Amino acid sequence: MSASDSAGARPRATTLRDVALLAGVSVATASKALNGRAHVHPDTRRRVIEAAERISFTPNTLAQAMLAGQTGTVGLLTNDLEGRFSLPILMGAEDAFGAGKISVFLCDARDDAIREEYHLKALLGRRIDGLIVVGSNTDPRPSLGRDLPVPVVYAYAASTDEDDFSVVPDNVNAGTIAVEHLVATGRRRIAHISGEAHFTAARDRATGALAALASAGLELAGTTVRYGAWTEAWGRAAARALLTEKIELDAILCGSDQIARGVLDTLRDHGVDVPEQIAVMGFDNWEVLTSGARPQLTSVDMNFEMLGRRAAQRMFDAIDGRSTVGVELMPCRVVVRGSTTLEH
Amino acid sequence: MSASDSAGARPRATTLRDVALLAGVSVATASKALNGRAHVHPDTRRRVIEAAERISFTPNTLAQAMLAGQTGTVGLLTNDLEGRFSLPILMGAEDAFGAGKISVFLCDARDDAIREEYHLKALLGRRIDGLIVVGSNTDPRPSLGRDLPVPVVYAYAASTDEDDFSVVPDNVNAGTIAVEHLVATGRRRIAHISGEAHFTAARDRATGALAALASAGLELAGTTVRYGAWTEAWGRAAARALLTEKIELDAILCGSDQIARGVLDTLRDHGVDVPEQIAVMGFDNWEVLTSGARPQLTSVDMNFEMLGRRAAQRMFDAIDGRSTVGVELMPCRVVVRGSTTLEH
DNA sequence: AAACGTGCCGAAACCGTTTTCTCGAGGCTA
DNA sequence: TAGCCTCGAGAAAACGGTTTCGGCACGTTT
Repeated sequence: MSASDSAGARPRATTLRDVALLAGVSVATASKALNGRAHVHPDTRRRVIEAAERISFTPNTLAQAMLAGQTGTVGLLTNDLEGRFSLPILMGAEDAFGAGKISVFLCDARDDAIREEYHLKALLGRRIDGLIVVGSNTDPRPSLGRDLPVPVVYAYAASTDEDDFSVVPDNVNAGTIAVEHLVATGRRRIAHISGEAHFTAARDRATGALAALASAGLELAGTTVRYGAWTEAWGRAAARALLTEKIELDAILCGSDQIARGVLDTLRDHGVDVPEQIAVMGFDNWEVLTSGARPQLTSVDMNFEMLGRRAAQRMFDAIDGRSTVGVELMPCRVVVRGSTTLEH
Repeated sequence: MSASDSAGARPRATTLRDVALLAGVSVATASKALNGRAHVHPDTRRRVIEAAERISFTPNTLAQAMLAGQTGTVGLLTNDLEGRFSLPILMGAEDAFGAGKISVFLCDARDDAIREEYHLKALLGRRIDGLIVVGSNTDPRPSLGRDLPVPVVYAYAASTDEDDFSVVPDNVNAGTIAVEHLVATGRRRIAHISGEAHFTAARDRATGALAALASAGLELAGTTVRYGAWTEAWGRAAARALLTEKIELDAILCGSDQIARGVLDTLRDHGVDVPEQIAVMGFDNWEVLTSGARPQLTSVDMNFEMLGRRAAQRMFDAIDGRSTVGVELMPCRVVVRGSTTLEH
């Protein structure tokens, strides 16, 4: 790196006045010419457009926003430190808004209420048109309040206030379709190892799984759901326990991909074939975990991008005055890989 | 979810005029009172402040920005789809800017030049004060151009234009400190399994590793660097090859944590003790991979947050007219865990 | 030739804030 | 009492656009 200043004269951003001057017209005419308004002579319009291109004029969105009362920006207030949820949601939102028509302010509150308050203030000062709040996990989180000047959509984690609007993954459904997939591949003795019991996501997935088992006339193998931690280590330990208890099994449904990786390791250590003897399945479809597994891991995808698109749509509706209250559940989908079927 | 509209009367954002009216003063006085300017009677100031709080007045940052010519916003143009790099960099930048004083527009160009151009236009229209560009990998990327109206800092991936300013992880140094750590724990026969050879990161890390070996008077075990893919599967295959070739080893340095996970799996399958017989080490310090490994994986952390802070500092300097050109290399650090030493 | 319509352009107001300038009231001194 | 200073407050301009409105120069009709 060679240090030096003297970069000096950075070109100032050009204004409509510059364009008008160059084209020899008034700013009013320049504005109309560039925006395709009527009552401008074709020759004049051409001159203005050429002038604008020559000095690479970019209209000041701030000035436009002040007139319109709309800024074309939305806030994305996240508490997800790793971007596991917020980045896909951002992408979904960008897609829904229609590329470039809307820009997104991303703020990371790091699960700290003070920081959240601070960022909220900054966002409101910048007159965002709407706000998407992403939680750090699926447990309901406190509302930002009812009388904010912009519509708020809570994504991934619902608001505790029923009069807010939230869109979250349907974890009950996720548990159900997971079991349905296992049953469809011929499994009958299914155990469930999950994460920390105080997480709503863990309990909801278990609820859905148990319901699906009941519908199929089956019972949970290993008697109860084995709650523990969201870690590979817990997956290994819990799988060891299942094996030493000599519980008859042909499938293990795991509360997360990490747990599933641990389970796979233990099964391999004990010489159990996957998926021939026991099928293994996770939740989250975290690519770095699923694709490296032996065999590759079947998992339930939480559809974060779809969640983001939906949140964005709902925000648009709310901006247009069509708001909704309550919690909307988004369906999940099973991504089948080699850990549950030989065909992959 | 209960659908309904009628949310109706969302409170309009309040303006300084509202405050002034309520306090019975002019907007000029209200402004001075709230901003701590002189020539305002203490009683008047108090009245204004109370009025502002009562209607929870938040100044319109856009209007302030138009006057000041500075928006207090920066753009973060990323091509990193998973947020592995951009999120920590965002956090580092937020820290460096001093909480809340600056807001960040995050745009994801998804490695698409068209989309990048589009977002750039949108950001410039919003009159950002500066721009940080994050690449999708450490290979140099094309410049956005020299005559932009704002300072640009390239982070993670350098610009190909030497007159731009870039701040990137020092991968050569990363390779060096990795080998130094292995040597310090008594290893002498070190092999290196890495990712795709056409990645600068892979070659740089190898360069640093070989240099450190030479300094220690050692040679690479297994003759050459084994390039392949950034996957666990490649790690497993390459490790199998090393074992079947019966190469004498006491450490394997892996080009990424994913490769290292694969290597660990193969060693375990073959009954090789880690770290007693062979130490294993990765790069990236990706927590989800390192903490679940058996044993937990020693890895080189790329210091993304520090990279972000540095990029932000440099942008500040450039905004203030003190700009720099060239590529600045940021040091990395070894995070020691159980895969290289028994003490962890 | 007067009345009228039409096409094109510019002046001015507006958005919300900050800053500069002006002005009046009151207290003080000579 | 005249002159001066200070303090407090408001009017106005500015930022960069968009939109409304008025006006000018034509050409057409009676």
